[in-house]
Amino acid sequence: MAHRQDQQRRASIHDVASRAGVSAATVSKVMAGVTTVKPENAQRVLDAIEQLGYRVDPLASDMRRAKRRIIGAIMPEFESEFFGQMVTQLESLAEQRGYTLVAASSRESEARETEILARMHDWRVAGVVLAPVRNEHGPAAAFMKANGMTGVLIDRVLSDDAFDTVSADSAAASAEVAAQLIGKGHRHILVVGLGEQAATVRARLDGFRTTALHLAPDVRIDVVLAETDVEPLRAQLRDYFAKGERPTAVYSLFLKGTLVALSEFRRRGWHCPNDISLVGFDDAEWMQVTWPAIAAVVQPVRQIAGHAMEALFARIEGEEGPPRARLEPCRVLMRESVGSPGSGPHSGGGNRQ
Amino acid sequence: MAHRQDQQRRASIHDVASRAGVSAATVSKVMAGVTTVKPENAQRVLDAIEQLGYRVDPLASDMRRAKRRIIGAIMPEFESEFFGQMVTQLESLAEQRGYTLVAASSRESEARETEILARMHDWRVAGVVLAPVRNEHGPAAAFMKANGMTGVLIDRVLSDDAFDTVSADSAAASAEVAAQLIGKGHRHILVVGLGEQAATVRARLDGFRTTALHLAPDVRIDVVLAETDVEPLRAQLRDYFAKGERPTAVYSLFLKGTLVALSEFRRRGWHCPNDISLVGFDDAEWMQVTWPAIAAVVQPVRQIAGHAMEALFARIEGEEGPPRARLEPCRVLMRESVGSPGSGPHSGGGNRQ
DNA sequence: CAACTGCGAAAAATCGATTTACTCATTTCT
DNA sequence: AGAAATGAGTAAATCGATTTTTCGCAGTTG
Repeated sequence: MAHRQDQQRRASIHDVASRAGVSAATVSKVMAGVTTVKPENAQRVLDAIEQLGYRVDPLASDMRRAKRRIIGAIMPEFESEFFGQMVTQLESLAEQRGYTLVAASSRESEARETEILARMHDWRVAGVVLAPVRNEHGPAAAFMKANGMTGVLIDRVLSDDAFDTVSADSAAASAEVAAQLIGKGHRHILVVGLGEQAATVRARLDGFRTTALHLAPDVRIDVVLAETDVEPLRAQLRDYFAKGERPTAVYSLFLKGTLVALSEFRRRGWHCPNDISLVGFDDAEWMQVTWPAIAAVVQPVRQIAGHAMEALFARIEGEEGPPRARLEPCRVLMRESVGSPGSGPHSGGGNRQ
Repeated sequence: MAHRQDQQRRASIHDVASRAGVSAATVSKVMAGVTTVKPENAQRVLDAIEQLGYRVDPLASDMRRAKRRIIGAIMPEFESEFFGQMVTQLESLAEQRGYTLVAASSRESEARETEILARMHDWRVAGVVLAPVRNEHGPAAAFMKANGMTGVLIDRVLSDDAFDTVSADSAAASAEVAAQLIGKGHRHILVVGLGEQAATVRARLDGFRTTALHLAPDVRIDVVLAETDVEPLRAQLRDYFAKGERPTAVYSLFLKGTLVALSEFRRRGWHCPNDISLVGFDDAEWMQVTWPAIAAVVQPVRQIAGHAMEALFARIEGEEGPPRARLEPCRVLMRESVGSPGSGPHSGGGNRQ
C-alpha cells in the first residue's frame, strides 16, 4: 500500500502525468472534467491518480488566481457560545463551497483587527466575514474599503455604505422584551450594557426604551453603561445598588452583563424572580439549567451565518449593487427569572413546584 | 496614499525590484536580512518597498518549501469555553512564530476528523494539533501516522507511541475531588460521564475510584456512563434516580454532564448542597454566578496549549526521540455546591443563607 | 601578467498547478 | 478537392517568491 513514498514526497501532477503517459495539462483537464480527453487516456489518468493517491495541492492550485479559495473570519472572541457557533457555521458553509475558512480572534482589540485583516489581505482571501469589535465605522472596515477587499460585516453593526451587513434585529427583540416586562407590571427597570460597542447596544437600548415608554409613559428606566470592560461595569452596578436603587427588573444588553447582574444579585442575596426579574440578551446553554432558568433573547446564529455567506459569495461572484443591511429576527425566551413585581415572598426561600 | 493601484493589483517582488533597479533575488535577500547586499542598494529596495506598500505573499513564499508555515488545529467543537480558549491560545502562539493557524471543528465526528486531516495534509501544514473526538487510537491519529505528518495530540488522550501528547492530569484532579468528597463525609457518590471517549473519562473514573476506595473502603460508588450522546445520558440518569437511588454527591466527568445533572436536580426539586452535592470536571464562567456556585475542576488551558505548541515546533524543527506524554496539573475549585451530607434541611424549599 | 580570491548581483531553476498557444490529425463543408 | 472546422493533446508561460548557479569585475598573489 505504498506507505514508504507517502512519507517521503507527495505525488505531484507530473508524477501522475508520467505514470499515465500523458502531459500534466491532460491530467489537469481530466480533474477539471473537461470532455475533450480520449476516454482511454482519461481512464489511465484516473488509475494513476488512484495508485499514487494523488490530491491537488490547494496552495499551488490557488497560486495563479487573483482571489484564492479562502474565506477569512474575524471574531471578537472565541470563548462564547455565540461566536463559537458562528465560526462552526461559517466553516461549514465555506467548506460546502469548496473554500477553506481561516478564523482569527481580534480579542476585542481594534488594532489587532486591522493587523489580522492585513494578514488576510496578504493571503489574498476571496472574502472576509468581519464581526467588528465596536461597529462598522472602525479602522478595520476602513482598511477593507481602502484595499478593495470583498467582505461582509456581521453582529455589532447596523448598516454600511460599502459592505453588506447582517445582524440580529436587536431593536425588535428589545421592544418585545420591553412589552413583556411592562405587561407583567414592571415600572422601574434597569438596563445594563457595555457602552461604546455602540451599534448594537444603542439599537437595543433605543428599541427597549421607545417601546417601554410608549406602553407605559410612567415607567422609570435607569441605564448603567460601562465604556469597554466588564469590571468597571461591575463596579458601576455595585454603586448603583449601593445607592439604594431597587428596580423590579433588569435587562442586560449582552451576555457578560447578565453574568455580572447575577453575581451582584447573589452578593445582595436577591433571588429571581421573587426579589428581582432578569432578562439577558444572548442565550447560553447553562441558562436553562440554573434555578431559576434565565430568560434570554436568542440570536439566530444559523440565519446570520447563512445570509452572511450568501451575500459574501454573491459579491465574490461579482454581484453589483448597493450594499444591503439585513436584520434577522430573534426569539425571546421568557423563563422563570421573570415574574411580576411584588408577587413573590420577598427574600427567603423560593418554594416552587 | 496610492489608493488607485492598490485596488487594482498588489505589488509583487518584481515590481519592487524594477523600481529599485535591482533583481528580484536581491529584494528577497534584503527582506531576509542577508548581509551581502550593498547598503546603498538595500536602502533603495527598502524605499521601493515602502513606496509600493509591498508585502510578501505568504502563499507564494511557502510554495517551495516542503513544510509550509501553517499549523492546523482540529477541535471536537468550538462552542465550549474550553476549546474556545484553546483555539485562542493556539492561534496566538502560532502567530508569535510567524505561522498561521487554520482551525477546524470535527463536530464530534471521527469521520469528519479524518477528512479534515486529509485536507490539512493537502495544504502541507507544518504540523497539526489534534484534539481527538475519542482518544489517541482513532482513525485520525492513524492517518497522521500513515502519512508521516507531524503532530501533537491533546486533551482526550493519555499517551501515544507516535505522537507527543499533552493533557490535563485528570487522574490526579479526580483523586483530589475524591479526597475532598470523602473528607466531607460522603459515602454514596454517583459518577456521571460520557463513556467511549475513553482516554480521559477512564482516567478520571479510575483516579476517583482508586482514591475514594483507598480513603474509605466502605464508600459506594455508582457509575452512569452513556455511550456517545448527551440525551441518552439524561435518560439513564433519570432512570437511575427514578429507581430511588439517593447518592449524597455527584461527580460529573465533563461539562455537559454537569449541565445534565443540574437539570435533573431541578426536575426533582433538589438543591445543592443541601439535598445533594455536585462537582464537575471543567469550569465555566457561569458556574461562579449561579446559586450555589458550582464546584469544578479547572483545566490549565494555557499550559496545555503552550506545551503542545512547544512540543510541536520542536518536532517541526526536527527533534528526534520517543514521544513524550505530558500531564498538566488541574486546580480543583470547591465552591458552594459541595457540602457535607445530611447537614442541610432535606427536601422542599432550600431556605439557605 | 596570468591565475586566484571574493564580493555583489543577476540569471535561471524550482515549487505544483492552470491556462494559453500551438501542433498534428481527422472530419466536415463548399 | 481544397479549405475550414474540430478533436486530442503537448509544450511553454504564468503565478510570486526562494534558492542555486553563474557571471563580471575588482583586488591579490605568485
